[in-house]
Amino acid sequence: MVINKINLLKMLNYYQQQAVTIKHNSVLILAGAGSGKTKVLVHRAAWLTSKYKTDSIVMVTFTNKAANELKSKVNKLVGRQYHFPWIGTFHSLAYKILRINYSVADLPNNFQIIDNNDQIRLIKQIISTNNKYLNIIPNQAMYYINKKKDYGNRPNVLNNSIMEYLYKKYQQLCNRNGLVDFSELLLRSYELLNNNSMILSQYRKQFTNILIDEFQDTSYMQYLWIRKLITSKNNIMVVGDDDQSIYSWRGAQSNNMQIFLHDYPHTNIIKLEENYRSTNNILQAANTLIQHNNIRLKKTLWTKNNNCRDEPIVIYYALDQFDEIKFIIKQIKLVRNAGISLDKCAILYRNNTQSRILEDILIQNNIPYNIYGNVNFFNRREIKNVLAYLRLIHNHDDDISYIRIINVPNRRIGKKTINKIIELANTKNISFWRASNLIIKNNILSTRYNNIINNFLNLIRELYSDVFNKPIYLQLNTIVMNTGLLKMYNHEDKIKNLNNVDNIKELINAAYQFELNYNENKLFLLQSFLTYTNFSIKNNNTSINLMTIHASKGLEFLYVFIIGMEEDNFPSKLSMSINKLEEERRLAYVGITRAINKLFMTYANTKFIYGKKIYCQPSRFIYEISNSILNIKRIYYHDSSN
DNA sequence: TGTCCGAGTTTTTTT
DNA sequence: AACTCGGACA
Repeated sequence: MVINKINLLKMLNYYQQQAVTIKHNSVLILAGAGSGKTKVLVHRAAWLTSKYKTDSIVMVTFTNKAANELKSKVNKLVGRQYHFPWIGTFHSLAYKILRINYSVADLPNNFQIIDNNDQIRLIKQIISTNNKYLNIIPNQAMYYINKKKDYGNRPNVLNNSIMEYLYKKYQQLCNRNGLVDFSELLLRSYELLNNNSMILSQYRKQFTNILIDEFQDTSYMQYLWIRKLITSKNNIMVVGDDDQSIYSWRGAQSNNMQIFLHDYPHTNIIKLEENYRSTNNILQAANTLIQHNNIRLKKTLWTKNNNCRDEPIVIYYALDQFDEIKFIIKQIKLVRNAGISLDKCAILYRNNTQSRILEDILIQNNIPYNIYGNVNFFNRREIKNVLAYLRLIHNHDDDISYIRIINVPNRRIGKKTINKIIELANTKNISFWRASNLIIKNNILSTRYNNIINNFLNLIRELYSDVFNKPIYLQLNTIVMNTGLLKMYNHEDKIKNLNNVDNIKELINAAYQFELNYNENKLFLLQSFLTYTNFSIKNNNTSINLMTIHASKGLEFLYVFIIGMEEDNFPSKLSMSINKLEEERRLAYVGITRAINKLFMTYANTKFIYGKKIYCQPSRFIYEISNSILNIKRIYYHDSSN
């Protein structure tokens, strides 16, 4: 493979070059925000490509967005002809390993990933069919199950607690239906490697180079997973920054960095502290803020970029949420008039609910936006319904999909009938699909309901034989036509002025695009598409970016607006213990260090929570920053005409 | 037996 | 504001 090694190193500083070219087989890189960490990873991958095959390079990042960005940047360096199948998130790589070894992992070949919502649905079902679970809150049960899995624990047969029993039941159900939740992906692929020495040694041999990004945010199970793959013969490089550890709430343990050094004492450490991203003002703000934290490996970001004409950091004290957003719109228009593309700007917030008003006012002002997160395109009800049909026709035993669409569109099948199906499925330990077939066969229901259910089963079977070998977009097309979904949503759109149908059209379009760009094993096409809908986010590149600060990690923007700088919102009122408060502060640090040129922070004096107007105090983080010698411009609400 | 309406509730962050 | 759940009604 022909890579020009000299050119590759030209744009890097001494430490970055070290990191890219190092031959030592165990390396820890302590990389501050904006210190060119992504650049190092990208160049390292390109560097390795001159010596190793691309399918021997494993690169793990935290989000799919980051993984895609990494892939496309590496491809820019080494050329489009290379594919890096093992660049991805822990979950997507674990999925891939399970996909390939599904039968050894004891999974059906059409196993499907379920998200948290599906998990809750499943748990609710279990709870509702047995009154010994009466007092269990579904959310807590999910939390319990995921935590167990995250620490590698299968249901304990000796433990008779009600939660443990529910866990057992839940796992049985998942196994029966070929469903795998996020935690299960990691645990099961770990067990696969742990229990099968042949498979393990094959991957150990194949993966000559393992690189882990955002190492401070790895969990117990993820670290176990990594350690399984490390041998004395392959190269491991981990990259992290303890000041950016913001996922402890989902099991991340930033002390994995210390544990790693303990487990691999011969590790070489490289520090990257020079910041290439932000102006001096922005860095100072970040540094002064993070100094209020006690638990940290102290490190200070610095830059040669010492321009005295740096833009000041702007703090705007708004009257209310509307005023807050209007101010931002005004700034965005100024930026746009200066000829800067909106995709170089981002509006960041602490939690997803804050995006609602933002969206309304952006639409009013004709400003296009991309939104990331919970309100995910693939999470919309109409999209999930269409996809549930797609899943069900390819995996009849998928109970989640079955229950989701059995009465969509309305077939006059209600709770009573559904409960009969569930009960039979539970007593016989078979899927809902099989149970319904049994019900038809034995004429258990009245003729009327027998017919209704039978028609539904036939519909699914016919759909399968109509579409099974067609392109996905055509499958979707047939589904929405033949099930009556399209008709139903057309009607609903007219009455309630919604755009379900538009979204469905976009889904079909997305499927078309996906298939066009798909360049891996055709056998996995459908599964990959369904996985993509579970993992992925839509995106469009001339729009301003809206996302939570969590989602912004690893990204950078010329202009950054952080909204909702109020006590109880940021820091969240649920984070008032010392440890949690420090994590909130690190989150603020992450938000601030996303900015390249200019940073805005806004505070609203009043806002609506649960439909009630409340008064807010400015976030303590504002004061913690402004106590220094920073160049800050404070603007108080003064203009009521606009 | 299914549907609809109104009362009651509200975990922040993600794969 | 937006969701879920339970009970009255058709």
